[in-house]
Order: sequence, then structure tokens, then C-alpha cells
Amino acid sequence: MKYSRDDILDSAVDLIDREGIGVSTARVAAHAGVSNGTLFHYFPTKQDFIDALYLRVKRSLADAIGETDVTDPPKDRAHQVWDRWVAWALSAPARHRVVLLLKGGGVVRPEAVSEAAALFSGVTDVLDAAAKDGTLVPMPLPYLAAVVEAQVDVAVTAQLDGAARDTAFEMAWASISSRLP
Amino acid sequence: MKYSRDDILDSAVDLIDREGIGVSTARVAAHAGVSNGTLFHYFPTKQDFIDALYLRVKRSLADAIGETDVTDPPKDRAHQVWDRWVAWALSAPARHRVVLLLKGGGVVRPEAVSEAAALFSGVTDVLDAAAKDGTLVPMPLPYLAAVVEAQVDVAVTAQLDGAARDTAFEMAWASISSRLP
Amino acid sequence: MKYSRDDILDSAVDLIDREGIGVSTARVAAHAGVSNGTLFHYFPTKQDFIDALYLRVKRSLADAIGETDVTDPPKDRAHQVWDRWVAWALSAPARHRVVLLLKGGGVVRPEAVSEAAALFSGVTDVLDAAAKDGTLVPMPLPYLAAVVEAQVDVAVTAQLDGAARDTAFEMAWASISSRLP
Amino acid sequence: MKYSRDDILDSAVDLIDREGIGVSTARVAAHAGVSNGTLFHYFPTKQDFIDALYLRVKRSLADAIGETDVTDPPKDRAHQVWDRWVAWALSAPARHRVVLLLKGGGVVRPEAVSEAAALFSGVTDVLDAAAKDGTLVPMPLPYLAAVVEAQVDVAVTAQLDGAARDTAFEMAWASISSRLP
DNA sequence: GATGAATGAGCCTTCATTCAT
DNA sequence: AATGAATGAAGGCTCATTCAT
Repeated sequence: MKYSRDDILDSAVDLIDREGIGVSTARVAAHAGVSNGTLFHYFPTKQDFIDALYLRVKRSLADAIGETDVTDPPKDRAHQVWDRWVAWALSAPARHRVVLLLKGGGVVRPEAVSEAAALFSGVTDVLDAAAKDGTLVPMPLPYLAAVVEAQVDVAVTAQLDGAARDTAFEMAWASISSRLP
Repeated sequence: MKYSRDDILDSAVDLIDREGIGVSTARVAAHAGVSNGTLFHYFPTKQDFIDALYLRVKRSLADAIGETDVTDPPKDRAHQVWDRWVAWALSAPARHRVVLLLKGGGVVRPEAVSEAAALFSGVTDVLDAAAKDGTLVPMPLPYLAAVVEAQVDVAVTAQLDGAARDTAFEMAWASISSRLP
Repeated sequence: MKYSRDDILDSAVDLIDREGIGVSTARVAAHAGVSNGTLFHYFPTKQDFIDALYLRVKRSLADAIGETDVTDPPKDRAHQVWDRWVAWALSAPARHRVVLLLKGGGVVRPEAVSEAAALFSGVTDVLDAAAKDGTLVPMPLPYLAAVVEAQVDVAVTAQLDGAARDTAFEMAWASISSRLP
Repeated sequence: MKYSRDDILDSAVDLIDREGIGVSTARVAAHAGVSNGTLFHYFPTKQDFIDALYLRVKRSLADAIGETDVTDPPKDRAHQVWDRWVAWALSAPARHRVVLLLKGGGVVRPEAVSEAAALFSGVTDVLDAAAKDGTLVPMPLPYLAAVVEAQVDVAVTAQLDGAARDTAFEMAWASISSRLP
């Protein structure tokens, strides 16, 4: 009655953050204050559960990033995205770590990964805009996106804040900006 | 026939690359053409096995990178490291993917991680040299190292080669280089 | 069908009597008509299972012995205990042998042993009473108890009955009775 | 070269006393400073090893008891046997405990048990003599022997010495002595 | 919908035993 | 005789999943 799908997912974030992928469904259920059977009522398969967990966290990140003002210069928009992203991660580090774990461990189904990727149009839009400006290094956009994302992860894992956070953004931006002779 | 510890480890790289962390020790042994018992004769624990695997691959990378000429300018040395690193990864992509998987999945013991990190003094030396030149962004060296490593991983995963590989290096170098107004 | 913890334990008595300590949990489960997993659902550990088995049998013996009339002379009470004890053992020899096996083989956890010992206050009371009468040899009561118990085991193992059973009691009683010059 | 069958057995006594039946042959070999293979060179089977261990300890007890003077009165001879028995056990408690463990755990082959029993003619002779005197309770001699042995075990386990040891003997003797109206 | 007992396949690990050296 | 690497069957235990209530 009190417990919904999402409550179970949210409770699992902490648990998996602490104990790693590989926690048993039993422990996940217990940690959520739910019976074994209830877990499987919501998620027919452990794989389904993991994918759902991944998607939920990713969605919360996408929501946190939201949209940026199309009329602003790309770099400003990118900076805004960066700040929101890092803020989101720092506000609940477990969520960020769990996403890294699930993706890095290769336990999320590819379909879930791409479904999640689709949520981040707000981010790709910024890169698109920058690319149109000729601001960016001539490489495939997905590659540039990956380079930036990798740096967000590093920045967050390093728990940067204050000036360091801005410096980190400048580093990321520098890496993808075209440079003139 | 003579099977050594290392033969088992080498054979496991392919298997884990294909089937993910989570392969059973039985499959690992079978894939190496060795009995179940033999695996545990060499590696008392599955954890020991995984750590050993991680270390072996990391060591092979460290060997491939080797040293660079101290008299060369830091950026050149860095480029050399970059090229060797990417070449190593492309010459045996499975090894690279397995390292990402093991580390990303959080299944390697921290001690093994730091033991492996110690092997890469050849890389840190280059950053040290660059830092002394005032060439680098004023951030902790380990952070800069992490930013570069993250970009290597992205580049390798993207299977870049030719000109793109050089561009990717320039991107990484740009991210950590200090910029004047 | 409904299988309880106790059904599994009861079924195990025969099996262990026949095949010795060292029967696999798999065989125990199969013999009880239960799946392997069910066994571990009730007994998290084989050790837990063994302790539970020991306790269950001991408890059944304690129940069989029950209480004796405090107003009777100690020797009569002792005789009654003796008879009930032997009768219990003969009515289900496997139970008796299993207890000897578990205890003698040193596979029962000490805590279980003392927990079981606590069940036999009905027996110790009789010795206490006799001791107060000055009827007993001046030795520590636990020692006298051990001497009697040892003789019960011998008597039961020898499958004595009829007059021999009474003689055996007289022997045991003689061993702990004080003798005048 | 330095290590004989018996050295391995002797070394195993302590180990099994400490760790119970169930020690692996590997540990037994290591504890004896011998290789895995050497153990199986001497004892083709673990069962063979256990039987040999049991026999060796029993033989040492039989030797310690030796013979008693046929012209002495049975009770004196019995007392002598008792004293030597207890002394033997106290001089190396591990040996005694191991015998109890092996026998009690039901891991010794019956043939080994009877082969060992045959070594104790020195003891049975005393009972025979006493029986001929009419000194004993009218029960089968093996039963009386068992009753006495059980009490030795109790006495030894209790680590009795001094006067208590004599009292314990009197108790045992009383249990098997015929009593007149 | 929610529960939790029951399942059984599968996993990691142990260990007696073999055998080439 | 002595060694110890190699074996593989077997064991204890876990866990995702099912299902009757």
C-alpha cells in the first residue's frame, strides 16, 4: 500500500552503492521493507529491475538538467548544464556512483542505455548549437559528448566544488573547442 | 602440456570480454583447458583471480608505455605516451575492455587498484615535468591524470585511428593545458 | 504437502544413524522429501542443522524422563529415571545412536551441548536429593552424573532388557553410592 | 629420509585433537612437514590413515598398561591397570581425546576396532581372574569391561588425580563387584 | 495486490587421490 | 622414496524465480 515501484528503486540506490552490483534481490526487497515476492511483482526479472533502476536515476539527472535558453551563447548554456549536472551528482552522490557502477559493470541492457541517452536532448542540443557556430573541434558530436561526460564523471568523483568546479568546466570546454593557429 | 598461471589469465581476458564479469570459475577453467581444481590451485579465491587478472593486464599496458625521453618537451612525451597507450588498446581491444569492466564494475580489490596505479610512474613523470614548466592548468596532478585517462578510454572505445587519434590527443592536451588571456 | 523443520530433523535421524555424520545436506534433504534449498531455508548452515538435530533429540529424551516424585527415596527416583531413559533409547535406538555420534564426533557446537544439558534438571535434582541424604560418594555431582550417563549409554548400546536392565541400574547406583567400612 | 609413517601419525594426533576429524590430508601432511604425496605413499587411503592412527594410539596404551602379576588379588591388579591407564591418558591428553573422537565419531573401520581390542588381553585377563573368584556381578564380561572403560574415559576427561583418582577406581570397581545381601 | 515458503540450478570452493618427475 | 602440480567429483550454500494463500 505504502510502497511503490519507485520507492523500491530509490531504496536500492543506497544499498547498491554500498554493497555493489551483486546484492541479492532478497536484500534489495528487505532494504525496501518489502517482501521478496513484491519485488518480483513489480519487476519480473532482476534484469528488469536493474534497467529500471538505471533509467530512473538517469531520468532524475535529465530532469535536473532541464533546458537552457536557446538564445544564450553555447558556452554559457554548456556551463549551465555542467553546473546542474555536478550539483545533481553532489546532492546525492550515491545516485551518481550507482549509475557509473551499473554502466561500467556492463550489467544494463543496451536498450536501457539508449533509452536513457534519448533523455538528454537538452544536452545534445547545446552541442549541436555550438557545432553550428563552428565553435567545436571537428569530430563526431557523439565523441565530443562522450569526452565531456567522461570529464563530468571525473569531476564529480573528485567531489570538486567552488572555483575548482568552474575550472573543471573550462577544461572540458577547452577539450572540445576548436583552436585557431 | 604445461599450463601456467598466466596462460589461464590470458585465456580469461577473451572470455570475460565476451560474457562479462560474472563468468563462473568453471567456465574460466574450461576455457583455459584446465580443470576446475587447477584454477584454485593457482588462485585461492575468485577474488584473487580477478585481482591477478586486473594486475596482469595493467602491467602489460605499463610495459607497452614504457619510458619517454626526459629531454623531450612534455607535450611530445605526452603524445608518445598517448600513441602507445592507444596502440596497446587497439592491438588487443579485449584487454582494454576487460580493464574497464573490472574497474567500472567495482569488482577489483582497492589494493590491487593502487598496486596497479604504482606501475604508471612513466606517465605521472610526464605530467610532473609539464607541471614544472607551468604548462598545466592549476589543478591537482591526480585530477589531471584522471581527466587524461578518461579521454584515453573514450578514444579507445571509439576505436579512433589515423588523424582522429591525433586530434583526440590534442583535445586531451588542451583540456589540461593552462591558457593565457 | 506441508514440511516443517521438525519433519526434516526427524527424517535425518535415521539417515545419519545409517550413514554416519558426514551425510551431505543434499542427501538429508532428499531423504526428507524436500529440496536442497528448503533445508537451508530452515537451517542457514549445516552446523545449525546439526545443533538443531542434537537439541531436538535431547529434548525428546528430557520429555520422556520428565519428573519424579520428590517424596520417593532417591534410589527409587533414580531407578525410575533409569528405566525411562533406557526405555526411550530402546524405543528408538537410532535417536540414541545419533546423539552418541554427534557428541562423540565433536560436531555439535558447545553452546548446543550446554543448552541441551540444561534440559535435564529432572535428573540432576535426583542426584541433588541423594547427595543431601549423604547417600553418595564424595565426588563432584557433575562427575557422578557423567559416570551414570556413561553407564546408561553402555547399557543401551548393549540393548539390555528385563532383569539385566535392573542389574545394570544396580551397578550404576553402586558406583556412585557411598560405602561404609 | 627423516620422516617415517609413525612420525606422521604422531604429528597428526595434536592436529586432530585441535581441529577435529575432518582435517584434510593436506593439512596433516603439512603439519608433519611432509609432502602431500608422501602421506599417500604410506597410507593409500585416508581411511587407512585413520585406522592406522587409531591403532597406533591404542597400541601405545596397551603397551603402557602391560601385564600385571598373576599372583596378586584381582582388585589390586585392576587398580594397577586403572592407574597406568589414567597415567597414560594424563601424560598425553591429546592421544586420549583423539581415540575418543575417532571411535565416537564412528570413523574407524570395525576391523581396526577389533584389532585394537585384541591388544588388551592384559586387561581382560584381570576381569577373567576376578570372575573366577566370584567377585564380579553376574553379567557378560564384555559388558563389565565396557562399564569400566566408560568410567576410565570419564575419569580421564575429568582430569582426576591424587585421591580422586583412587576414589574413581573404587567407584568403577564397586559397579562391577558382586554384592552380598 | 502482497506475501514468503519452496524450489533447484548453479556457484565457489575443498579435498582425496593420481602421477610424472 | 619423495614430491607437488593437477584432477574432478562432491559439498555447502546462494539466489533468482515461482506460486499457493
